[in-house]
Amino acid sequence: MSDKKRSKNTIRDVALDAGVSIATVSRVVNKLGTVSKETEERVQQSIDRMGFRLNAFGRGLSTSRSYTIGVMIPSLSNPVFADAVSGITQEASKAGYNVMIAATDYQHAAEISTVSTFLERQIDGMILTVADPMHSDALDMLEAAQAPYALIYNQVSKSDRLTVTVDNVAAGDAVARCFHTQGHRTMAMISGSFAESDRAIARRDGFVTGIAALGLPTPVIHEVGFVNLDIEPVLQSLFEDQDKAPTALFCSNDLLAISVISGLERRGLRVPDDVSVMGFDGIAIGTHLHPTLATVVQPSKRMGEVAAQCLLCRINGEGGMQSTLLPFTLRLGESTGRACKQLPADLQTPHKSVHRRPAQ
Amino acid sequence: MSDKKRSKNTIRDVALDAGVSIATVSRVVNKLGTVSKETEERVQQSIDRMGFRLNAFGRGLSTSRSYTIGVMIPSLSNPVFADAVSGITQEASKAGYNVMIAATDYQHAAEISTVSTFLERQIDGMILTVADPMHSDALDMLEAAQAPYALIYNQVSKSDRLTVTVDNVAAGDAVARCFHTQGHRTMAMISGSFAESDRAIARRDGFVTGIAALGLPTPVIHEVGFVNLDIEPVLQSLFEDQDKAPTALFCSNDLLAISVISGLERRGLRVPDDVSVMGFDGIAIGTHLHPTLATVVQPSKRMGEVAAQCLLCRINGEGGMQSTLLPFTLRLGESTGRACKQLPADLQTPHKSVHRRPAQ
DNA sequence: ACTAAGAATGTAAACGGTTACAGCCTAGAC
DNA sequence: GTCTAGGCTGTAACCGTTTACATTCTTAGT
Repeated sequence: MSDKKRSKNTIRDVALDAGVSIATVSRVVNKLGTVSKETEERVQQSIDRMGFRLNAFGRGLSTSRSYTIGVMIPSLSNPVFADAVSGITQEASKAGYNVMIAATDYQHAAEISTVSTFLERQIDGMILTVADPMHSDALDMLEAAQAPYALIYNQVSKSDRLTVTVDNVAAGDAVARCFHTQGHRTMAMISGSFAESDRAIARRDGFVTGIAALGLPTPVIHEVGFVNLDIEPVLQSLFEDQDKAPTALFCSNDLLAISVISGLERRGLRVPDDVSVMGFDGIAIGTHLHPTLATVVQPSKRMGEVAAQCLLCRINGEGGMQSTLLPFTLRLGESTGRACKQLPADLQTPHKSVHRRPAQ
Repeated sequence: MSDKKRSKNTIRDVALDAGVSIATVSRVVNKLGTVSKETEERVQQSIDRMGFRLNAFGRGLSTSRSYTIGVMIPSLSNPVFADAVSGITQEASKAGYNVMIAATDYQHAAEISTVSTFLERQIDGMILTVADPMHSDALDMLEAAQAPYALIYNQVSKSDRLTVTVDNVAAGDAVARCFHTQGHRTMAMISGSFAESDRAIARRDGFVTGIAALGLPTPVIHEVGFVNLDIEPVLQSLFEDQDKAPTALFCSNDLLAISVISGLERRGLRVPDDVSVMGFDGIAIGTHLHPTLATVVQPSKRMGEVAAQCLLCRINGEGGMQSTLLPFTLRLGESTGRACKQLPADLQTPHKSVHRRPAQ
């Protein structure tokens, strides 16, 4: 008991203790090859008594397998990513893999250094979300090192980079048509910085072309940073001219939408009576807000699971894994509603001139 | 370029390419020992050209350091833990460490197996939250292996196990007094399962003794599971007898509080007009809810940072690290308010008898 | 009784680094 | 010119596994 920790506890010590060779101990531990019943028992007893545990360094060195997958995401504070990671760790641990995690905080430079240290650590594969999957040094490095990987959330169009996500373009279009159905004619979008998020670009593209297809005027698009999202000036600019003000706002993610709703209320605008707001992601908390958050729901945890399964297949040399588009759903919530301002707005113009006439 | 990936890319290959010994390459890579300017340059060129990267297995095997810390938490889906992990990864990466993560999903058995594989992987230390820090096989194993660790969220009283948390007992007491100040006299608590959460126990203890100190009757305490929190029967039992129904509810965590508020509203009870609700954790989203969530705020990210710093000190053999109690704050929100039901309730009893008399 | 197959076990060479130690060389001190 | 200190570099042992191959021992088949 007392010398349990004193002994070095290597496979050699166990072998010595059990009176066998290290090869035999290895066979017992890995349940590989043939070992007689009695020997196995004796070795197992030594292992238990000494509290022996295989050293992953030694094992990794000879097998070149780490049973570790690296995960790189922009941030852990956004539940949408935390949920995906949750799905990943679950699937990984089922398969005997561990997960190493790193957040980039939306910093470009962090991507390359993270991938670099992950490779150094001999991860068997990676699941990641990058800023721009079409031009990514991080992915180039991964490919040069021939390390299997799977993207999540990233929208990859004309590239064979494997990704698991939803169709962000179609989702953007769906939002446009949803707003249209509700009677909205003047829409706008507030998005996280396009430089840090290709999926935001895809959502915008779908939204813009969807609106164009409906024969409506091009919407105003505003960008805000991911880290310190300063939406006040954006709202100021959107709503300073009441005639041109949108009646529907599409936000590129739920956290942003929540901040926007707060900002709108601070300005005395009611949601959805004055402005409808739709988010993106479908974070769980949205259903508990008042008004409940209308949003495009991505199956985040499922995305993590699927990506992990894909990656594990690739790691095990099983080919034929394809990029997957998981279905998104529109979750209608109280934050959107029929555009009631629209009709009065059409009538407001003559009204206003009436107001002006006396002043003339 | 084409054979960049073909070559084996070990320190030996670099040595060969640069015409030096492997020891010299090692010196260059680690910036250790003495190497002449010209040699260093030549070696560096080889390294760059070949895209060489040190193999962590080899290095780890000879140094017995992994520069990895393990993190084990109950769940990643609860922002309170995700925030702590965020603080941990941030501090760890500053110090050149990577983070391996695992969630137990509140399963006891997962604790021991996680710690076991982390030890096998030669983590330099661990940060974790366990169900019961006073009787934990996982912690015993960690100590037997002499692996440095730091607890977070866990409330350790009479033990020298190092933890970084808030004073949950004092917080529970603060909640009791806050409710009391607001005029509440009948309080209750809904808590996550005590078997999975020592901090829930501490919060309850503080709450119960606080209430006793105020000379009020012992509150009713209800437990719900962490995984599928079925609060309907709990609310049913709490509010079926309108006379004994509490006017203030303390929930052991924010996610639970949010569900409880939904449940109350579903039963036609208004928050805070009929019932005040206070949560625990201070997750960011709480301030955007309507009613905004009153809660005890823990500095989660900071807790992660402090725990990481503590752990790193321990890993580097610096002694004298003590358990730390970080300050909590009461964030008042719209989900609590003055108890207005109390007086009418006293008058309701005769009213009821009036109703009954005609029936007699 | 002889052989061959196959079960049980051991030997030793990788795997890719670090680092103690030794050796060489140069320059400055005497 | 000799001596010595110190800068620079190489040699080789070691870290803890896996695994191909060799060896020994049974046992069933003939």
